[in-house]
Amino acid sequence: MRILIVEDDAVLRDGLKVGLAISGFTADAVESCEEANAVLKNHAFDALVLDLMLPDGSGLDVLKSMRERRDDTPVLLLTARDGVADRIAGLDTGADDYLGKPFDLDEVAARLRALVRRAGGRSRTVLEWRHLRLDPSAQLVERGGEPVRLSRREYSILHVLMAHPGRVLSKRQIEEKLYGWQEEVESNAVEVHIHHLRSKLGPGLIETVRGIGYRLGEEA
Amino acid sequence: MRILIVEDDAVLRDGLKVGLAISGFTADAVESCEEANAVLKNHAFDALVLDLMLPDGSGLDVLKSMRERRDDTPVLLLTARDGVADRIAGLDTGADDYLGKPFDLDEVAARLRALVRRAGGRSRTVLEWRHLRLDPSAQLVERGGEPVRLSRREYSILHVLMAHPGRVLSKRQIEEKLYGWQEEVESNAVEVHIHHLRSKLGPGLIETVRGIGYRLGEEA
DNA sequence: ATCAGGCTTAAGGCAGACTTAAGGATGGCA
DNA sequence: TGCCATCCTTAAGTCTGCCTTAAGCCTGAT
Repeated sequence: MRILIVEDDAVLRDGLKVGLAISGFTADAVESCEEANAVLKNHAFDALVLDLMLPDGSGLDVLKSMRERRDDTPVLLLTARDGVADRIAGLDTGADDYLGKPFDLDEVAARLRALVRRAGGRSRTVLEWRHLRLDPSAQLVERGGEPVRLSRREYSILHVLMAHPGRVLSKRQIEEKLYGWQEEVESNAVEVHIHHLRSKLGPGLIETVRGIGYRLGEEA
Repeated sequence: MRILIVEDDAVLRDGLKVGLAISGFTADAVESCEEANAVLKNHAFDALVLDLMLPDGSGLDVLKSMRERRDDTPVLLLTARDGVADRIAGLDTGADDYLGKPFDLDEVAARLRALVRRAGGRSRTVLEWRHLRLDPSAQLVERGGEPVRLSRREYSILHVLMAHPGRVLSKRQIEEKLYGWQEEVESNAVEVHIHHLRSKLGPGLIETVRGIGYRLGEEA
């Protein structure tokens, strides 16, 4: 899950980035409206954490221009402690949620999970497919009731696949969900993780579509 | 816009009902889990405002049983002022949003608008013809409900044909869809792929128009 | 009957995927 | 701080399935 943080305060920004990473997200960060606009035009994120007060303008303007170009990426606004007016304005501009400062990192993560889930048209957090269960809030995977130990990368890949069961995802798409800008990968890492996933989950689950990518297959 | 309010406190309940009515919603109200469950099974609402603390149980249980029966109606939770744990649990159970008490009526309305807007609209572009189904997002082809394994080229050819059922496409046109500029082909590759397609999909589907090209035939 | 276009089949090459292993990074723990 | 376990990336080698090519056969049209 790829998140963009727009926040000028360095302490908050880094805190968010690390906190979200612990919760299993991949977070990139920028610190101004201008940067945010530039980046958003070229990259897709699963969600946005957007501060309202930025050095070169209001986060609302970023939000507004996103919505004007039909970018429906879910947005979580960060507002002042009691800015009710801001919040209402934000929601009506097209924000999906807000959080007053100071905030709890776990709560940010939970709200992001809810946003992403809702954007995907799902109402349940727990993903299920065949005899697999994946619980994002606990970062837990079960296979037929038995817990399976997955590393972070393995978990992330399975998460992406289970979010779109049946759909083919290219290695490129998977990489984009796993890696931020500073950590682009130049190898067959995804293939290797897929290999490990298969050996842990059993065969017949993750199908290869040659030349295209991977998907969770329809049947045994 | 039809809203169901689940709230045991009479003052709050009536306040919400009136407030939402002013904002243009039509609100119904019940005051217990039991009533809520009964009503929800028989009526569809555009959204739900759900208190967590109810006389006969937790709103979370109402929420959970809704989601279990695949009721995806958007839910706005009402929680205690600082019940962070409740909120996280709520979101992860499948709530779409929450609001801490005390709340601002305008804000409730704004959040409901946002929820309902989010819940609407999503579509897919699946091609269908006779008993064939081709789903571009899944790169998946079904024949009478049974998935068919096609290679990349085969899939591409079928895709082009199904995009224009009944229309005759020349080998030249098909090649143009399959190959980039650098990789022109000097052989009967298309014929070979058509052959494989016919053997996988069964006869009578892809017609040859001698000297012209191929098409999906009109009838059996 | 002839011929051009289409069909069928098989083989070879190759790109993409799999497997395995090693080395480095990271984080926990003493 | 230093050690250990775990995980991640890289890279090299192997494997596999797809695609193209080509050759010969079939079929419909003239």
